[in-house]
Amino acid sequence: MTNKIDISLQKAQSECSRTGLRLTDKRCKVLKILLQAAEPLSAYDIVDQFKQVFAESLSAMSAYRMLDFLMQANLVHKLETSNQYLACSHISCEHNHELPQFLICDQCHTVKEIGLSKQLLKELRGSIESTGFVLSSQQLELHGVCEACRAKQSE
Amino acid sequence: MTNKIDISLQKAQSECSRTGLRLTDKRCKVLKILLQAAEPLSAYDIVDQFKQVFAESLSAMSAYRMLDFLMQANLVHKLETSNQYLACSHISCEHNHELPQFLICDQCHTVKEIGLSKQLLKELRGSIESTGFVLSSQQLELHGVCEACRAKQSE
DNA sequence: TATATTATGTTATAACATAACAATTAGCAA
DNA sequence: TTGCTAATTGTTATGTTATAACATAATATA
Repeated sequence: MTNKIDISLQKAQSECSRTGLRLTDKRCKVLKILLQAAEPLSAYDIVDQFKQVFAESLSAMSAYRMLDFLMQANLVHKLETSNQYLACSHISCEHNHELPQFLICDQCHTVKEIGLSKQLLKELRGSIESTGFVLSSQQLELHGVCEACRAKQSE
Repeated sequence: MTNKIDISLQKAQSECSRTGLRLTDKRCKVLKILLQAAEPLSAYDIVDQFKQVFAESLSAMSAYRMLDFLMQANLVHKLETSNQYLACSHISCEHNHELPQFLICDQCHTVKEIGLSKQLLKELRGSIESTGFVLSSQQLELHGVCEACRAKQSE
């Protein structure tokens, strides 16, 4: 039984070899930890889990380097507003990897990676670029409360 | 000659007394440093400038507490993507203080505090809330290159 | 196989932020 | 005014996030 994580890992591996990137054993393990995580993890969280899960050491320095690699390969995103990392939720699908928008629940800390409509993003971009400013990234991080947590509250 | 900074400080002072907040001497000095700064400053930048400008000590701990106060009073914003602080650009005007959107130039590090159109924000909010997620903040931080830096590049 | 490049290990330290408790100051009621 | 309370600031220690600098190991390829 091949689950979603394994499929993502395979896809990541094949995509990397296609583009000449080296998804080494340790990099792959870091990705696996992020794929298995229910929430975004800090770099030091990853170090801890790495040791636990694989009984193998990983220095913080190495973790940061591996995260940098995985981000360049578009396999991992960084949440700049919380200094945490998460696997791209579109590794296993055929989607084009556009810049992500994240909805971050400030109560349960889960994150939903969404794709806002092209139209809306275009308007946003247009509105901003009318000021003379050229966007380099359209990654958005929006904080709030997710549906599940709201449901819990109103019980 | 009363300049914009003094006007802002007076306005901040009167707004605080009106709402029962205490804009103490040190808090006021921290605000002044941010008003005078051309760029957003880190907490430790503020500590350094405080010592230089006022020949008075300020611990990092105190700086963080004063920044917290100033943020609660809506006089200062924090850029979560760069861990820096800046004075609200609407202190001296009569505007309602709505949640800000920032355009951050990754080259010269200047920041422009803009107000996107109500309509666009409404669409954005609507599009997000259709997923069941309720936004708690609509502060946006958008990275790119400002007009001045682009002009310099194309010379 | 030699060698150049890339990846990882290791140590130290910079940069950002908060906890915990003490001392001081301001606000206010008796 | 005095004494009480709450808010502010001081102080020290420590936690958290991130990078610099240089050494060693693994890999690619000429």
